[in-house]
Amino acid sequence: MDAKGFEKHDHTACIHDGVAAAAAYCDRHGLQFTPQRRRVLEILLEGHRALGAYDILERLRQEGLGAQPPVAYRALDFLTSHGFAHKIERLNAFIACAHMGERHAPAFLICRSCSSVAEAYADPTKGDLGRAAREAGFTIERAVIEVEGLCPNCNEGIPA
Amino acid sequence: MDAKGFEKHDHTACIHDGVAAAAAYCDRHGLQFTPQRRRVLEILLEGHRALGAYDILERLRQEGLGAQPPVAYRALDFLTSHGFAHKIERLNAFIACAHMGERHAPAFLICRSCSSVAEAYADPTKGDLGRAAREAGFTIERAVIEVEGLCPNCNEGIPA
DNA sequence: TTGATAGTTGTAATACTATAACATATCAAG
DNA sequence: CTTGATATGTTATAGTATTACAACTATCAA
Repeated sequence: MDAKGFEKHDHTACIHDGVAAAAAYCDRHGLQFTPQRRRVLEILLEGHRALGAYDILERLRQEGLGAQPPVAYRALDFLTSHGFAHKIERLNAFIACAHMGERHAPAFLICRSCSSVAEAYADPTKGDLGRAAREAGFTIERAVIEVEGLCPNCNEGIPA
Repeated sequence: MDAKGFEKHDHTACIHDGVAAAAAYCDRHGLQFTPQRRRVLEILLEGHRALGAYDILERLRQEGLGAQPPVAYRALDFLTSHGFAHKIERLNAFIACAHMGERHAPAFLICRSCSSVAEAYADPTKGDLGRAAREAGFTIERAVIEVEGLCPNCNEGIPA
């Protein structure tokens, strides 16, 4: 399993590919990938970290793309509901999807030191959690899985 | 694994035992289990569901135990920091701990239909997530694991 | 081309969640 | 009984999110 976000990588490609994948998906599904929505996705893709809705709104404001909270929240709703971005509940903040297009049940690794966030994959229906849910007769529809700790870059010298 | 919260049970005992366990713990550790704190825990223990800080504040207000937000937040901080209650990030709400006193990494099963919440256990260092974290070199310190879906009571007739 | 419809954007107002800061009171230990 | 730590009361404010409604744009069928 690859937890994208901490390793060095070609981040320009990261942005470009992310936008392209979203654009292609919208095209295929008759969704409107409007300038506002595209721009919000680009802003989120700039870093592997979560941004608050008001951080994004501030950027949009500077660029003349919107001034009121609903502008940011609507774009974020669109992006999250189609899987182009995710909300990090722990942070009340949003992050671009790192596995655009793939079906996935995301899990997030949040560094408490540098605030970077990596997206991993964890099937909630497996393991202890899945077993507990089955035993309880609970049907899982959605999972929020967010762990906090230290990323490899902030971890140096501290043995596991 | 027992996911407390959905099954029928002696709920009076639930409240009594919860308060007693917290009181005993505070006693052993020199913590002040003040009337406010006790009352907030009792309110949370009334149901296996999450309450917002302002719901709790409203109750305190009615009972003359406090009127301003910090009153509720302070009590909740106390309860959560000692493991007597947990915050459900997905709901921005709080719930009494269902496994008082036991060391645990809680996971929550949230019913989207009736809003009841069961507390289960899931070790985040195991399974896919633990493997992803290890491979990434990430040190897990804390986990937010909250699944949403349908509880057994809201699930009837719908096969798994 | 027109008109109907669904979807998108602009904006004001408001609701909900949470914390900072500081004064006062109470508790626990020497 | 004094001291230092902890807890409470209160005002103000910061941060997060939604409602409501008006105006605009895209799409598509007639």
